[in-house]
Amino acid sequence: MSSPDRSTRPVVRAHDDVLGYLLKHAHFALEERTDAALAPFGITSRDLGALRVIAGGGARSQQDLAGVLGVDRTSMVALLDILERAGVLARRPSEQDRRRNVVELTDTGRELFFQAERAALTVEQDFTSALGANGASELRGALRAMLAATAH
Amino acid sequence: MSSPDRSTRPVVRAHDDVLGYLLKHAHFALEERTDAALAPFGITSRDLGALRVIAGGGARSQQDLAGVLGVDRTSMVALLDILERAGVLARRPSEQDRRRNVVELTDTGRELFFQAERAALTVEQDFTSALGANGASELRGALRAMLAATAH
DNA sequence: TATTGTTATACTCTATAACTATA
DNA sequence: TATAGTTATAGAGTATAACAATA
Repeated sequence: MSSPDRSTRPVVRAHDDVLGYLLKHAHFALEERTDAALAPFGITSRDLGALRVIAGGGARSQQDLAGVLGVDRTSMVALLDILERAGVLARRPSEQDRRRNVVELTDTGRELFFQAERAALTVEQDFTSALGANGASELRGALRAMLAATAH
Repeated sequence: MSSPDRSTRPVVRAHDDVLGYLLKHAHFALEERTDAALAPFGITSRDLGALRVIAGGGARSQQDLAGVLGVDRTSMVALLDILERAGVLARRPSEQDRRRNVVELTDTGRELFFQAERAALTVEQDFTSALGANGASELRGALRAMLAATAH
C-alpha cells in the first residue's frame, strides 16, 4: 500500500546476499585453512592440486598439467622445480616424444600426497560441518551444476 | 573380498570433488561474466562492490571502506581516484574529523550503481538458473552458514 | 604521539617473447 | 616449420615505508 518503491526497486543488497562475495570469501577462507594445514608438509594448496593431477595420471606432459590446472606453462616450470628439488616428483623425457617431460611422483612424494590430501580433506570436512550430513554434498552438487551449465 | 585397499584408501579425487576447486572456478566464472556485463558501464565487479558499500552507507571513511572490502587502504586510493575522476563519487573531508574523507555517490553515480547492480543481478540469476527455484537461495544459505561458522 | 589519506617503493604473481632441443 | 620446455623480461596487483595534515 505505502512505499511501493520498496518492492519495485530493492534497497541496496547486503554483502552476504551477493553470490560473488560469498564464493570469493568462502574460497579464500578455505584456502587459508588448507594452506595452514599443509604448511607442516612444506606445500601449498596449489601444490597439492598439482600433485593430485599427477597422482591421478591426468596429465601426460607439463603442458597438459598446466592446462588442467589453468595456469601458464611458464608458471608450471617454477612450481615443478620446487617440488622436484624437494624430492616430491621427478621429470624425465618421454620415450614417445623426447621434447615432453613425463612428470611422476617419487615414492616419498606419493606418501606425502596421501598424507597431505588427508589433511586437506579434514579441513574441508571441518569447513562444511555446519551444513549437516547432506549439506556438503548438496553444496558440491550445486557448484558442479552451475559450472557444468555455464561451461562455454 | 579382493582389493580391500580400494575402500580403505580412496582413489585420487577427481577435480570436481575438491571443494576448493569448485569454489575457485565458480567464483572465477561468475566474476568473468559479471565483468563482461559491467564493461558497458565502465566499471568492474570490484568497483561495483565498492559502490554497493558506499550506496549502503556502510563506511564512514576510506579506511572503513577498505576494511569492509578487504583491501589495503593504499589500494583504496587508486580505486577511488578512478571512480571520482569518472564522476561516479566524490570525496570531501569529514566535519567531525577532517583527516577522514567522506565518500559519497554523485547523482549520476547512484543511477549508474542501480543500473549496474541490476545487470550484475541478472548475471547471477542466469548463473544459478540450473539450480532451480530454491537452489540458488539454498546455495547462498550454505555459503553464509560456512562463513559464519568459520569466522574467527 | 597517533591516525587518515597519500605517495613512492618493493615484492609477488602472472603473462609475453625469445631461445634450445626435438619433431 | 612447429612444438615442449626453459629463461628473461615486463606488466598488473598488492603490500611496506615514509610523508603531510589533522587530532
